Amino acid sequence: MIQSEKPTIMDIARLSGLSKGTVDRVLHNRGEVSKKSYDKVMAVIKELGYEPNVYASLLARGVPHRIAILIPEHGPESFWALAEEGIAKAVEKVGPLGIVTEVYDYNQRDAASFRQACSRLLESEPSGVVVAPMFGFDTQILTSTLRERSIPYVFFDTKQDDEGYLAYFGLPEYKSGYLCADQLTLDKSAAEVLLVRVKRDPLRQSDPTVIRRAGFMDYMSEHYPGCIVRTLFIDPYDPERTDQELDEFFDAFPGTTHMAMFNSRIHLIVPWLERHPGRVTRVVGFDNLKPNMAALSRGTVSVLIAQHPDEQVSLGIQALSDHIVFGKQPVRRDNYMHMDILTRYNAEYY
Amino acid sequence: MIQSEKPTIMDIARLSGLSKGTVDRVLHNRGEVSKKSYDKVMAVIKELGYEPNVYASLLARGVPHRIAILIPEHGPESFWALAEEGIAKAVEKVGPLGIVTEVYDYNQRDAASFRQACSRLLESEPSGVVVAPMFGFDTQILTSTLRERSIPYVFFDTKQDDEGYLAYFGLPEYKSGYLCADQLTLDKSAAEVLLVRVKRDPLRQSDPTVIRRAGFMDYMSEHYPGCIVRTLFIDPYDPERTDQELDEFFDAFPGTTHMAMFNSRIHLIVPWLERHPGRVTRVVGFDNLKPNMAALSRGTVSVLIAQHPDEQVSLGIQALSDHIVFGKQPVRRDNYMHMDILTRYNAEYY
DNA sequence: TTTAATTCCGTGCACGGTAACGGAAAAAAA
DNA sequence: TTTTTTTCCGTTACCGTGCACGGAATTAAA
Repeated sequence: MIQSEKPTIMDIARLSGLSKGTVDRVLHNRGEVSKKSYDKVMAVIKELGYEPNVYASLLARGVPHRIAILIPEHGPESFWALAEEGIAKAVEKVGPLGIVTEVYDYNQRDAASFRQACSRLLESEPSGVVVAPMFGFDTQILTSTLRERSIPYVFFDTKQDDEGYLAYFGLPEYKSGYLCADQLTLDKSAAEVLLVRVKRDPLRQSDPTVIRRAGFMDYMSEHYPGCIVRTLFIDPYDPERTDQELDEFFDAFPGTTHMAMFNSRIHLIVPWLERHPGRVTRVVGFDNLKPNMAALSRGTVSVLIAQHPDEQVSLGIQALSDHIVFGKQPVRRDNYMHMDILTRYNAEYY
Repeated sequence: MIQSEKPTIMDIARLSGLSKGTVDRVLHNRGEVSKKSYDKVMAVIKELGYEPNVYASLLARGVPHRIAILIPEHGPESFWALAEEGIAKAVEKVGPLGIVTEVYDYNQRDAASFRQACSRLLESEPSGVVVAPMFGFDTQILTSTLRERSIPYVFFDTKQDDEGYLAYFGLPEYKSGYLCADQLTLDKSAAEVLLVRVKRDPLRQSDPTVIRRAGFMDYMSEHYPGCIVRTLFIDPYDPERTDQELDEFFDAFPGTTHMAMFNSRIHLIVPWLERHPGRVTRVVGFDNLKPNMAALSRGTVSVLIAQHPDEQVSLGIQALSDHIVFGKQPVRRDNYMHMDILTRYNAEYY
């Protein structure tokens, strides 16, 4: 045996006076076992501290475990693309364990397509599921089905109020806003601040940045009550319009020296910033998308706060895999991940 | 089989007109095979793209792989204690793969004890080794032996000039000093800076902070050429003396407002700092030791740059394990890890 | 050419679990 | 009580490799 003296199912069988077939049935509780035998076996298992041999199990099982992942469709340079990198990373880790992943994607602005993805996912009967819940209500339908079939699932990015998830991996949203404000005002000279926000599709059910904004505003009123904070909305699909609106804004409020955005789209305003060098002294954004990182290394953006969606999914998949393969329960259910402060001097190592 | 249609040694045996016993001998080239058969088998292996089934292999092998780790003895709240946490973390990951770890420790200031640890390690005939090279020369003796026996080894923390290591995990030292200076001067008000250094045992062969200091100084002369940087040496084992020297220093140079240390011992000067609140406006140190983190959350320390020795060992062990168990080559040989900027607002998530 | 020594190779069991199969035992129906 | 059904359990054939053992084939020695 792998570890010198680990008990095997044969040991359990012997000690409980039954056969290994019965022990196996108990271990996978697939019925056809009398209560008496069940209890007996369980007692012996506990007494011996039995742990199954993963190798033998996987070898005998033959068919790989499938983990299904539910994320929105997306372009190549987006938050979700980062997440996809995390999937690849995780696959490398758990692939050798005989685990395969399948991505189900849906249109971010279309609840129907989300539902469709859900039903495709359920049909495939995966061993586990990773979800970034976008549509709250429909997600609950999904998860309740998963619970019925006792398929474990983990959330990342956004958490759902739900009693059945195996684990959650995400950012402490409020704190991230707080941190953002701290980083923005580090040079102690902030008097007029501009927050740039993105016009949202009214259909979308949740805006993950709302709590983040609250944290930001709280920091500001605690530390810089005199500072003026203004907001400008831009259309992510219309760069020219964006430029124009920024021009108008800065005509109206030329004293603005600090800017922040709460989502991953800071790169949208980078062109304007670089056409008006020195106009803004400090810029803080979120997420290490490539264009953001480029702007950071050029000095256009002062700080990026990275939430590493890649790590979130990756850890999610690994937690799921550990649960499925080794029967491990995650150490923590809610995992608030670190927020990394990226500057031009440490960014290249992320 | 795990992946549906992978060839097995039986397939190879059949196609080469030999038996699995012979194929096995070829695979582990332990002789007793005619050249003709050997070539035939190799050809078939290549043709089919055969990859051994690790599960079956490990299962049949029976005896666990041992990874030996070589680090200095240490107290509970130290850099190396963090590393030890990383070992524990890694064990959790690779333990289920039938891998056990063994720590060999030695006296940090005694090359003889290092050599002794090395020979104990070699006697145990591990499948792989993780080293933080302290004594350059003696480390080379160790690694050359390991190469002879073709035992893979990885470095962490410090790298050795050596052609045989499997991987290295550590910090970009120069950049970390650069970053340190940047973080220290973020408030743009640094005019007189104090660097606190620890008196070193002259026996020690390497000072890992020397490159870090170079990065720091370069940043300062590039960005704040007018800023005065002074150095004070303290004795880590004599806190009263330390206090006194700090007192004297600040009597002599009362204009000093910024302080930094390049090793993990910033906690040594925290008591003094807290007895003189407001005296110093910005303090930067390294490493997330508990006392450092506590000082950070109290605001005594402004920024900690975390190099996460725990992650370094952990990744090292995992890379080794992947190599031993799955025959994987690491993606990168030299892995420069991220330097995390910890402030009181994001520290609790590390 | 016979015998002894080598070299080479096939067979078979073990590793720890999985799951299909079929039959014994117990419970329900007749 | 006999028959049928249901519940429960043991047996067995794998999964893909590792390795010991013994025998066949080849070569060297007699």
